[in-house]
Amino acid sequence: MIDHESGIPLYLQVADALRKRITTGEIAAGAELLSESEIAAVCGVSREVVRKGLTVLRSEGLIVSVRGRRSAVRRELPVEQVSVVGPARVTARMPTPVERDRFGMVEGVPLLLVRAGGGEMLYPADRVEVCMLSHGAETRGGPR
Amino acid sequence: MIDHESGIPLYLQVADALRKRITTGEIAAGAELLSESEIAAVCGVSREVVRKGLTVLRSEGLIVSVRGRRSAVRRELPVEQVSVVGPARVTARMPTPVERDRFGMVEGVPLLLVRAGGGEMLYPADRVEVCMLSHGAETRGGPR
DNA sequence: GCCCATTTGTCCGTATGTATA
DNA sequence: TTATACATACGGACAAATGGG
Repeated sequence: MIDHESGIPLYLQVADALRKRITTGEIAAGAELLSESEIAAVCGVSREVVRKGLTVLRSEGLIVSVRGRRSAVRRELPVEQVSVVGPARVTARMPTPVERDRFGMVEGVPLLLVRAGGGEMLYPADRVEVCMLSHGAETRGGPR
Repeated sequence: MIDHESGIPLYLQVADALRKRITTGEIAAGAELLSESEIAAVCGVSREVVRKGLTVLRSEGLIVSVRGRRSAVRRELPVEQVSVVGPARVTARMPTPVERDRFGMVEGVPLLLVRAGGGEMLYPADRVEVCMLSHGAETRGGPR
């Protein structure tokens, strides 16, 4: 499972192993992981190494951690459709701590920035999908 | 500067202090920070606390770190305009390590997902802006 | 090309605090 | 209240990459 001789950082090996089990669905959304100490014992590494691996997964938005509880696979939230009509530009960046707090976002979730009509709107990317419609557009011909 | 009695985690205080100096432009894009040891000495905390604070800023996409060099404020990249014609849905998430590698993305930069015309395209959010044009739209710039 | 000081990265250990159940 | 579990903080040690001389 964990190869101490491979030269690959142990915390990355821990993160990689867990990520695979999460993305394949072996560990379902909402399910709890083993405790940090248990993972450390199973993998034969220190708890700090496990914590560093979990930090990686948190920043990827794969798990959420709450003090006193085992870390759990992040649940998918219902996606709200936000429509914009006419010329608009959309990009994304990570939120500031203030923005994370304001929108109640967990770690590892980007912020969507929609600029249209002279204003700018911000949306948490795990709950919002931006639907861009050109004015009087028909449904035909996308890019590529 | 750093208050050991405030109850606010020291590494967050370090991150907050540096974030403010970065976002206000006091430390310009591309400029190097002090070394971790120097920051630790200045702030009166351990190097591990400083490293944890820098990890926060990295995951926010504010700084980039390279082994052997001091961490530096992330430079803004020229933004490529990707235009879409017809209805499109745009969202964002953090990239997997494989995707980060494929696109040459640094830490703390989200991935833009554009679904249009039955397909899905991926773009690094620090280099690409998705544009929806109203009339006579043309598609400039291609996928990578 | 090579050494050397600097600097960040990895890993371990210990201790303590604090939230959860 | 108690046990579990995650969070914070410090310390030391060594590895690996950078950049200058």
